[in-house]
Amino acid sequence: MGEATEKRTRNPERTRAQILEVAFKEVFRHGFQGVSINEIIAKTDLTKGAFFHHFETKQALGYALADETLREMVLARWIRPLENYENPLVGIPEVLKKVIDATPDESIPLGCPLNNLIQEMSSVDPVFRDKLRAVLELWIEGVERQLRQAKKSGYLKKEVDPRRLAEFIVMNHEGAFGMTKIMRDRQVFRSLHASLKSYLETVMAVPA
Amino acid sequence: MGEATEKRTRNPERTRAQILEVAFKEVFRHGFQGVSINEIIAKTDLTKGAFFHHFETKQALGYALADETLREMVLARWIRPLENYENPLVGIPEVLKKVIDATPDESIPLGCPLNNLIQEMSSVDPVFRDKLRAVLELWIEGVERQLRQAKKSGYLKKEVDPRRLAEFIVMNHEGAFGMTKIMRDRQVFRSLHASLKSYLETVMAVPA
DNA sequence: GTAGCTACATACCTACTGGTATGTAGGAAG
DNA sequence: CTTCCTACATACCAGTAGGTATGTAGCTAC
Repeated sequence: MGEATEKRTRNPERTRAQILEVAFKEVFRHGFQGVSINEIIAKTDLTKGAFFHHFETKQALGYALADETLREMVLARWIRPLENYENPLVGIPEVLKKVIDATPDESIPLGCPLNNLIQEMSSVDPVFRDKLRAVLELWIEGVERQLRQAKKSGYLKKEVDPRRLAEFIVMNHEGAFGMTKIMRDRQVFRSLHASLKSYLETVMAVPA
Repeated sequence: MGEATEKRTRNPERTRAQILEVAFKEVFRHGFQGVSINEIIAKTDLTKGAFFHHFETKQALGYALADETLREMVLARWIRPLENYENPLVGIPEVLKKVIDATPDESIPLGCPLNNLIQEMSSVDPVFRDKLRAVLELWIEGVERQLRQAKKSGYLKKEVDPRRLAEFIVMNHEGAFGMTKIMRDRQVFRSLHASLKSYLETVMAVPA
């Protein structure tokens, strides 16, 4: 992708970020075990030397993807948008819908990057699993915090356990992506979204 | 695993079945892309010649696992047990609970074989994806049939769409396994099970 | 200017992968 | 008893994987 053999200026952080970005896309498409370092660097203007300068092993790349890329994605796509809603029980399905609508057609069959890696790697590499779990935990706790707040504000029924509901909601997100991935049909997504929404309505506090 | 070099008696179907059985376990542990044919045959008393006699390629093995092993598992674990219940809305969470309780501790972090393969392979190999989708469709349709019956029998609210609910239920099953897989905690399973159960109660018809 | 560390590029290596070529024993058919 | 196809076993191979050894240009400190 470099225009010519220009005088190569240095920028290690940018280089590392570029590797991570390309690697993320490739892993998203082929899975972690299915992608090769050669493929990744081929989609870069870098070489193997650069790769192994920034990442000790292939595993280390995967760990960085979890610790940095996926963590940031969860915050940007799910946690922070939720904070704009007064009532998270309204916000949750709405954010989900927005993410669905913002997902381009060609990404639908790719599923959710986090879920993909969880299903593929968590039984293969325990370190990888712990890092992915930390990301998932971040997500769950973010939702849980909102639900606690909702309870205080009187939007959520008092008998509902926020942690349990948060787990259920996140699981529904992952499950919806996983299901849509194989069915290759946006309609399935909408169907599952509608089901989740109707469920959330049953746990909303009835106004006195 | 052969006792000695006994006079090797022939049994092609048995040989094929043995390969599929071992392969299933290995794929369950390491993923499809993560498992090697060498590993599979090493856990057998067979050789590479036997493997490639029964399966043209590694892909063909994967396809057979979907078409035969996974298909049969869905029927045996989810569809057929459901038929023993008068009311599927009662049967579904009960069957799920039984499967959970019957799952040994060491299998918990391995997740659901079908879901694992779906997330790993459906964006990698379109043929594999179609075969896995067929299995999932079998599951969904099995649940849907029961729900239609339940509607006729007056167990299910009339305004509920059986197909949509079936998709939601199956997605919840896969999601629950996927979530428990990474959290490594049976309690998460029970939590998700309880949430599903409470949801199903909201769609049950109120007795007149 | 230059010493020296960092950020890469190039070439190379070993292990292992899926797959093949070929040989041979089992067993039903004639 | 032989024929012949099937069901394997054995040996081998080319490609590619992750990883390394080594060289060198950019940049900072002095």
